[in-house]
Amino acid sequence: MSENMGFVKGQGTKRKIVDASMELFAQHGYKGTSVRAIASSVGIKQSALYNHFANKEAIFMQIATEIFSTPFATKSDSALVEEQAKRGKAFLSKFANEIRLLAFDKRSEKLFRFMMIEIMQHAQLREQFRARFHDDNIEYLSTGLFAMMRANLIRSCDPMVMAEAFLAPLFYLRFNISLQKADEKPTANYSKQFEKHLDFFWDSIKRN
Amino acid sequence: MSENMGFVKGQGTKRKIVDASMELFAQHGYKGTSVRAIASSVGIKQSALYNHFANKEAIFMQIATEIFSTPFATKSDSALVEEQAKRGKAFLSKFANEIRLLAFDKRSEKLFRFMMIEIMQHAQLREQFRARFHDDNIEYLSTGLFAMMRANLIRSCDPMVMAEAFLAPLFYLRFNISLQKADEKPTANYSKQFEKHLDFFWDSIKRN
DNA sequence: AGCTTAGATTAACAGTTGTTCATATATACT
DNA sequence: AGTATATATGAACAACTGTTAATCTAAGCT
Repeated sequence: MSENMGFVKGQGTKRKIVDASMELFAQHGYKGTSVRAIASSVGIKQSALYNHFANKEAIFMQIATEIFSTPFATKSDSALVEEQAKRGKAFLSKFANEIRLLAFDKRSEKLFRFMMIEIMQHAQLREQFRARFHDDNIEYLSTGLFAMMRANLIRSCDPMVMAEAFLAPLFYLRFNISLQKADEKPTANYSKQFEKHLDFFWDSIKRN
Repeated sequence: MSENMGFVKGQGTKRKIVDASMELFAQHGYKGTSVRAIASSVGIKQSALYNHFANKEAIFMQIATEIFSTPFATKSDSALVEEQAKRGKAFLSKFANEIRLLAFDKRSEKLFRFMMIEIMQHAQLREQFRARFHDDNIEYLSTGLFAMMRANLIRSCDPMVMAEAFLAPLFYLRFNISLQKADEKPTANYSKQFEKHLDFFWDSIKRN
């Protein structure tokens, strides 16, 4: 009588449905993907889907919650953030690197595409984006940057503005990488741009 | 026998179709908008649409080309750009202001939403985004920034990296404004953020 | 062995989709 | 007045949509 979380029975069909849907939604969007297409991608008939999900939208919801379950920034208490921020550039480097890794991770890339396609049409996706991506990251970064100011590592300035100036190019880079991948164009060069951004940004704020 | 551009006959039904489609596409996406919905929004029956457009996709194409027909950055010969760039911060201010105005322009906002929804699914939209938005703006900005470096107004650095660091937050701001508007949330505060970004960026690069 | 149950199938449903066609109307040109 | 042209309509189409119901299958438990 153990909690099965819905993912232990049979051959993990539920997991397969989510994966297949993610792939298809990221390629053709929610409206552009039929339940028949999902079913045939899994290798079952459409009606069998309804043993695992109440309806098509329930699959959407499942994926929508997964998008932000992998935190973009590792949430940690502000005391720890301030400690790490003392290392200056390395703190920012670690952050940029995490986003870079996500940009080149296959699963994360699919989720990002899915989000980009659907975010304008689903209020709860927008809410999650604001809370989990924007707000959390801006808070994390501005806390760190503020600590650096107090330690006199960087010049004094509104930490929120600074945080956005650091975050936005990372987001823009990730967006462009997704565009490139959608056309199966090479993305190798983008990896360097993360470093270039970091170097430029650090030169922009460091005390000299 | 004058060129009518397809927009003079009758009561301008073709124009109405494009406007209605733009509105609906920006709200529900291409797949989520039926030709019946477009027709009823215009005030005609579905079959009448086919007197003006070969099919639904032709409407899409019409709108897709309109997105980038309003140039984000005023294209001008590089000699003129260099002249204007001598004014330093004012050059960047003018650019940021143009994007700010577009972000708060109703029609432009619809086009932006439409683009965001569909860009991942349409190669020609991605191509136009890269060419008309990214490349053109980066070239414009980096040309100006390079001129500023030679005039010793700003510190020396890779102009492309600098240009991206200036452009990305503007794009990110515009994206967030669109998200806010989709939820009918206030966007007044965002106007100041354009200025804050400009001030921070100028402090980051100016010679002191 | 018998019972329960998760998960698959086949078939069908009612509604919507983009598109076509034959037809009507009204305007503009000769 | 008569003809051509542009634009509207109503009806129909085949294909596809999400969802449901009845039925079968195979594994797990007692």
